[in-house]
Amino acid sequence: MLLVQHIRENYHQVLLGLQKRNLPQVENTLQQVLALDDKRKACQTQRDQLQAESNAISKEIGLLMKEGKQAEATAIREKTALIKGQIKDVEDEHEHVEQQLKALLYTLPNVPQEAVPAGKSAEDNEVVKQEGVIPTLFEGKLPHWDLIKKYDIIDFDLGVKIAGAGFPVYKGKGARLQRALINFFLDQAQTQGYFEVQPPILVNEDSGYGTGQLPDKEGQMYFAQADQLYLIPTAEVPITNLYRDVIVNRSDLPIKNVGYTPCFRREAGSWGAHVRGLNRLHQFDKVEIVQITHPDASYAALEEMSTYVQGLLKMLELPYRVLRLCGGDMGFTSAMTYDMEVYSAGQDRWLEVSSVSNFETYQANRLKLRWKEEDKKPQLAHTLNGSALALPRIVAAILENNQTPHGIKMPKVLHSYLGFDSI
RNA sequence: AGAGAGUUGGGUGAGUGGCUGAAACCAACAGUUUGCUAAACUGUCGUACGGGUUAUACUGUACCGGGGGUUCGAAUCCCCCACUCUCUGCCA
Repeated sequence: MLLVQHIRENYHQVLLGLQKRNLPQVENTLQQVLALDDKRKACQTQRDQLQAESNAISKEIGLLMKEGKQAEATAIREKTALIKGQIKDVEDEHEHVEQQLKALLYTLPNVPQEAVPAGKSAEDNEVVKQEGVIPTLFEGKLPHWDLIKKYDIIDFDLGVKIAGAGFPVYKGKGARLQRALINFFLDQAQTQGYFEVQPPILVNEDSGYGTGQLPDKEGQMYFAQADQLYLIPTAEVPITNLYRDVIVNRSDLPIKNVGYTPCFRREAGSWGAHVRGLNRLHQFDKVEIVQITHPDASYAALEEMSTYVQGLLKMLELPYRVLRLCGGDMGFTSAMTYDMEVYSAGQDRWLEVSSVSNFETYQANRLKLRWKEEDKKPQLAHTLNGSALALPRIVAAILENNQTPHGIKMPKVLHSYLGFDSI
């Protein structure tokens, strides 16, 4: 959520930034926000004055009672009825205005950072970099959905029987590849100073609001009705929420966490011809890195995270490219996002395997996540996160790119984790 | 799941209707003393939103798990909810 104060003080920057997201009504909304905030302040000033008056009278009554001056106390008491009525009116108004303001602020996405290109869709994303060699495969190469059947390592039909479409069953070497990748990713993060956590994969409503999944993406999450808990769409939710309502010391920054969790997404209405096999699932595994930084350090951290993720892709010997997302394609809460895509040679297309974002203070404002230096006032921290990495499309690319007519070779870094070197 | 007891500031913990934003102790921070460390002593030591100021100072209101109620006045009384602990039951 954007800070009203920030909108006020940086009006033009905020306006221009938000316009990169193609929001036609945004100027109107910003004006309304400022107007409502003025109204809010006016109400509060009025309410505070009335309340102060009321408090003074109550105090006086107390003193009079103590001195045994019952009659005088009773006389003053009558004055309070009027003030009470006034307070109630102003308070109702105040609350109403605050709610309107909050509702409006929830509709405003984060302001894209300067370097973010304007644009409407994925077409307008900027290719920052491309690395690795796109393999030329033999005649008769297969997409991964055929490979997994051929080698019997992932079974979608069994998943349908147990749960439904989009819930694959990994078997034998397929299951071990999952486990190997998770361990490999966690071990690598550890070497870069990330602290490993294993969070709950069901979260409450407050957590959903904290990182911005609610109220925006309500329909994208599975919900356990009886206990009012959401299944997490990403480990970002529980891990970042560990720091909800926390004031950390400046010296504790940056905080770097890593965690593996399964992720659950309803993906309502997003199924089509190009999402076969592992390309889009309801349940998948992901290792997520999260950083909490000082505001001055967040863009350096974003680069560091991007470099780290690229390092993983290099070790896995996968050709990849890095995109800087345009305003129109970027997530609601992000100020800048890099997407990493690997080339999957069986389908001949790029697949998004990681998204690394800086949220600046947008999440921190909702989370009330702040840092403090010495005797100074607490200030909002910056939060960042990134997939490092999401498994299914990595698996798809490994299978497709390394296939031979006689088997599939596994990347060298995984051999010790797998206990085998090909499928 | 049933019964009972709880939830107060960074921590321990006092406080049963007004002078309590909240005792005391601990921790933390600053200073004095000290050859160094330690100890002792002194002081500071919550958050949010307003007003005010170039910025401080100063100042108003709210906050004692969350929400509602009673009252001129609530940490304190009443109701609802959440969570924690103990016992019983169940269980990987």
